[in-house]
Amino acid sequence: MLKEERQNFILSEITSKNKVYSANLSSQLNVSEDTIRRDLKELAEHGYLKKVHGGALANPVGPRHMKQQFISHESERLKMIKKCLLLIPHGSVIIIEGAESASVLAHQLPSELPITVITNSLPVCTRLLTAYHVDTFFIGGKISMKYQGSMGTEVVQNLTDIKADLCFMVGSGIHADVGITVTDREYAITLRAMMKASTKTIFMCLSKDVGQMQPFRVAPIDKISTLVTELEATNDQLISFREKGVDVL
Amino acid sequence: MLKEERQNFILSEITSKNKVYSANLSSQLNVSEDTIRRDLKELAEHGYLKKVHGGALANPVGPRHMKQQFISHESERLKMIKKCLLLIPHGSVIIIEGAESASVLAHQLPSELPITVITNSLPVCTRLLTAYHVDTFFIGGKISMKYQGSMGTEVVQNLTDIKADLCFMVGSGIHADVGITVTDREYAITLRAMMKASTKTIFMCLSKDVGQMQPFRVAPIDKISTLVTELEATNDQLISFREKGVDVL
DNA sequence: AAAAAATTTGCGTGTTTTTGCGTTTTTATC
DNA sequence: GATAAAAACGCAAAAACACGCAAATTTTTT
Repeated sequence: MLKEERQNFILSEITSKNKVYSANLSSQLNVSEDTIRRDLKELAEHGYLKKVHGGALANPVGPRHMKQQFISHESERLKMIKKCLLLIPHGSVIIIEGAESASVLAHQLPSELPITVITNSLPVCTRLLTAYHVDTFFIGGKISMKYQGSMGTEVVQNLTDIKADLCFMVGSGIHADVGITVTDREYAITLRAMMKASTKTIFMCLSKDVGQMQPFRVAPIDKISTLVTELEATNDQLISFREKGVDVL
Repeated sequence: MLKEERQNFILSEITSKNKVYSANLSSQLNVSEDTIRRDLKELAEHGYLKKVHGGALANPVGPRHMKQQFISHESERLKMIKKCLLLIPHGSVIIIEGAESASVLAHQLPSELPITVITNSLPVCTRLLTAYHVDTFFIGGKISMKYQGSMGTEVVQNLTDIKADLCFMVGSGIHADVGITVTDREYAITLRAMMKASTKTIFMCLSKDVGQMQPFRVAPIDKISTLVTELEATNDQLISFREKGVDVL
């Protein structure tokens, strides 16, 4: 039996019974408990279930509220996000923006780190519902289906009363000369307001999007404090950003 | 039985009965009282309940995050909600509040009915993400784990700029003399602001909660336009409300 | 098709978590 | 203050877990 088959079986058990025991799975699937534990660990890291002593439980904020969507480039994103986590000081106030990577980031926040998270992203907010060490604020406004979060003038308005330490942004377009660009005017305006509302901006971007340009500009490159990708900081692709004075991680 | 499961059971007991006895739990769950005590201690440390001599009490404030995954009384809720759907005019602006019933309501909204929904509930908002005929606004503010939505002063503030046609509220306490009551002060304030922001208020309530009283009052009974339960409107349990001039459906 | 590389798996070892029990201390009630 | 119930404490056994390593398996390359 293939690893993926096995994990699918576990997931189906979880959805139907809401819980699984490592010992049961081990005998049902004819593999050692170690293997089961490793499976559960893996599935838990991706947010498909909650691992507990002795087995696993259905994720309280899982499919019921948020349809579990496939996250592309998951391993690259994870690599990128691990670097971001180190940038968050104890007790800080951070803005988290975006859907896919952002919700992974929210999920990976270390559980001993008390912080305040401000977000306009529904996936992020939902993920943080069970994080009792995090104070979560949602920035109200018109909900955009595309971005799965609030967007537009109300958001910009509400942001004027906020001053955060860090702003984590996920983008599909960053270029050393042009700066940060996105596909949507309203989105650009919202992001700009977020940058303004925080002391530092950390821009996350998968290497496939580095060097890309989109029609609407959010900000020039010098407004970014740090650029984080899944690549090594020394990678050739990132030299031009480093030269512009951006911290590259 | 997993430790986590056990604690979830305790939490559900606490939410429904407002108190638990260690001795009872011990026999119900077939574990020693020591284990129960340790569970209660742990849950109390996270603020889910208040430990007292002999057992534990519900914590009026504090997280008490919704670990329960199942929507209880699903068929009754559906019955109640079907009646509510008929009250929504084409093109209207409605406020939807609450977690369990509210998200079911959001899900059941007929797909040919273009409306604007204003909500502070994450489950509602997430459900509406895929509803193309609905304009969704989320009222920003501090996110409460317990209610799975925003709550508090920011919400009240943001509501002052809003005027909706209908407000759908789901409550656990309605009494013909006392009015609408809830278990939490902040929740009460938020609900009051919502009522104020809309022309009519429709109160949804399962029959098990009719006649119940909670510590914090939201509004007297005459502020309610319509009361909807899963019962027939002619049911004896509802006479007193009808006499007070409330539309009962 | 064979070889090499990478991944996955099972097992031994030591560690941590969980649980129940006896003992002592604290608490509520009369 | 006496008394009984409940709680706290320490301890020990069992179960679950983490880690490293080598064997087995799968995937990729030649």
